[in-house]
Amino acid sequence: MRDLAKEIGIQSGSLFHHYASKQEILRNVVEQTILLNLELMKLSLGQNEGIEDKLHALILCELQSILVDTGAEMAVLVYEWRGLNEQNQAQILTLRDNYEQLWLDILAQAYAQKIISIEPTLLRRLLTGAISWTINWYKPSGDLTLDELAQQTLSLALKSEKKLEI
Amino acid sequence: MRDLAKEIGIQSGSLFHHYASKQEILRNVVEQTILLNLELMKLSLGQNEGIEDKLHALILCELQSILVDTGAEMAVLVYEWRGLNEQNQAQILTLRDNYEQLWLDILAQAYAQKIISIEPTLLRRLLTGAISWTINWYKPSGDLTLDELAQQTLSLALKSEKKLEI
Amino acid sequence: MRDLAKEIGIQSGSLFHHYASKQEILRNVVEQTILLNLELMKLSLGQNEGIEDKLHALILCELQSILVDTGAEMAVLVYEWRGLNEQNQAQILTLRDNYEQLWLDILAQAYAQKIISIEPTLLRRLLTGAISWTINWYKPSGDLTLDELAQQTLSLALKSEKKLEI
Amino acid sequence: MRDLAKEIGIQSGSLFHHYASKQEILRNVVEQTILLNLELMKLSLGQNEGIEDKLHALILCELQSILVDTGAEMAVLVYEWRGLNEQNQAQILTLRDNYEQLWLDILAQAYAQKIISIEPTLLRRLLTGAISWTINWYKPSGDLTLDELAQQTLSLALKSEKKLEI
DNA sequence: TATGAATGAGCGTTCATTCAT
DNA sequence: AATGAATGAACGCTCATTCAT
Repeated sequence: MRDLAKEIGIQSGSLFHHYASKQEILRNVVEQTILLNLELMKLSLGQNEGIEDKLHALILCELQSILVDTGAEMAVLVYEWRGLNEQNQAQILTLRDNYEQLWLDILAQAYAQKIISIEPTLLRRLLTGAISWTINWYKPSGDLTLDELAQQTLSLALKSEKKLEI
Repeated sequence: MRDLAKEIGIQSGSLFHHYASKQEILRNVVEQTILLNLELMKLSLGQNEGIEDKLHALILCELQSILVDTGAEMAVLVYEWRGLNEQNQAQILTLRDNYEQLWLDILAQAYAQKIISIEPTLLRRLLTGAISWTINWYKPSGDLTLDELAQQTLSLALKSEKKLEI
Repeated sequence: MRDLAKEIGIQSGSLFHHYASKQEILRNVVEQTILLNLELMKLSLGQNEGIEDKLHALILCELQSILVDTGAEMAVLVYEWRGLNEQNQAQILTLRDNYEQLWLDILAQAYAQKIISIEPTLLRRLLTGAISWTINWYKPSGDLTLDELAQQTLSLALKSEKKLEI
Repeated sequence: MRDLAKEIGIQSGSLFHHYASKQEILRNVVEQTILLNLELMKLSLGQNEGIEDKLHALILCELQSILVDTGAEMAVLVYEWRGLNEQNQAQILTLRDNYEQLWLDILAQAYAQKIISIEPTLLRRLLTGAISWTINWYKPSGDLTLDELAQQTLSLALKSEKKLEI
């Protein structure tokens, strides 16, 4: 809290005029981050047509939010989640469900079209892990571009008919 | 430290008779856990012949260590890693490298045989994320058995020739 | 720290709102004490003319600061000196040098005038010991007044021509 | 206690078979040190004839015990004195008195012979401070030999008839 | 709105001491 | 005589939080 206050340029005690507790700040960060990424994803989905492209868009979006745009906030979301008490977690649940539903809808369509072969809920969980873990190793300065990373992550999920044809 | 001591049934000060610091305890947990899992994996690799089976064995082993055997310790390994200072991290690095090399060797062979199509280092990273994330959602009491989970995770990694043949 | 806080009437944690560490408190005590005594000495030197009188003034001043005015603080200065780390000791060094220079200047003049016969640096060291040790035995309630003590201590330092004349 | 035990080569707990407490060790160190120095002083006094020479011997002896022979123990004696409780201090008192009496006897004779002009008890106290303080500044590797230091310290105490004659 | 002094529980750690073996 | 595990009070310090101003 003191570090946060210093960064803003106020005293730590003053933070409590705006937020009742550290938990509330945390909850707000998580809320705002989910809301922002929800909008970004909807936008990106609207700009892509095919299911495969939409899936690629989701993956790229989530990678960008973790590795570029809102990395720090996403780290909070991914790792400080436990720090929230039940009540605060509940308050976020609806938002989180909306966000996850976006994924599950696309994955369900892909599953129906046999583009993917793993049950959507499970696949989403596996992808969540693969994507969120990138925060621990991905270096933007390295050889792998974000788009290539998204492409490779997508290829994990997909059946590989197309590739075999090549 | 006080909670840990209480769980053991001694006073917090007594812990320091056995370990010089919290860091040393942490380092020992990590070390022992890696060593144990290294042995379990070698054993399991020895009991499987084909590369695909070996890969399945690795995945199952890591899932078991996270979700069953040494879950708490693995959580320390995955999430408390940052808590170790440079010196202690260095002491563990060799062990960790040995462990990862086991994965990379198998993945390299699979890549050479075109069983997988993602470059081994990258694939390992994606799998690390997918597997370690299970700690956040997998419930042993649910429908999905550990072996099924391993099978599905394996299918992520594999090209899908076989499935196409069916 | 807890005792100190209790004496002030606050909680021990509150001390750290005013000072970053125990060392900083220690350093401040030492600094303020030296500064105060420096001023007191300059004042006293200004009120005395002859070298012998000035020397007497210095001795009396130092005795007063140890035995009356700032006894506790001087005890810190004399005995807790080792508790300060290098950096903090360095911060005080200049002040301390100023203080000692006052002594050495007077002693150098006395030496030049052959009022004293021991080399000033050494004599100062011997006097420092003799004076600071008084904290271990002097009782204000006893027969010896502070002024008499100063007089006797002065007589240690002086050649004794005058006394011989008597 | 742990450091002390380590130096001896036993466990810290084992120290308590030989001494009931840290205080007792401290008391023994002080006792033995006083006894040793008492003997050394008696010996040295026996080897010198005139009062002035005897006084010089006492000063040299005490300087040697502080700066050379039993420096560490003397540091304990000088500075850890406060660490002893009343009971332990009382147990040492007789020894300490014997030691001090040696000084006071010589000083009394010197006072009677008008070799010194400060009352013995007070002079002893001033000398105690001057001598014990040397532990904070004297470097054996420097220009000043121990004998010269003793000579200069002696000259503090003495009236300076002789010097005037020169 | 903001300050800044204060709280009080908690942290990792130290240390003289005890005691069963 | 010695071990080594354990104690328990104390240490300097941190930190989310409160509150009078």
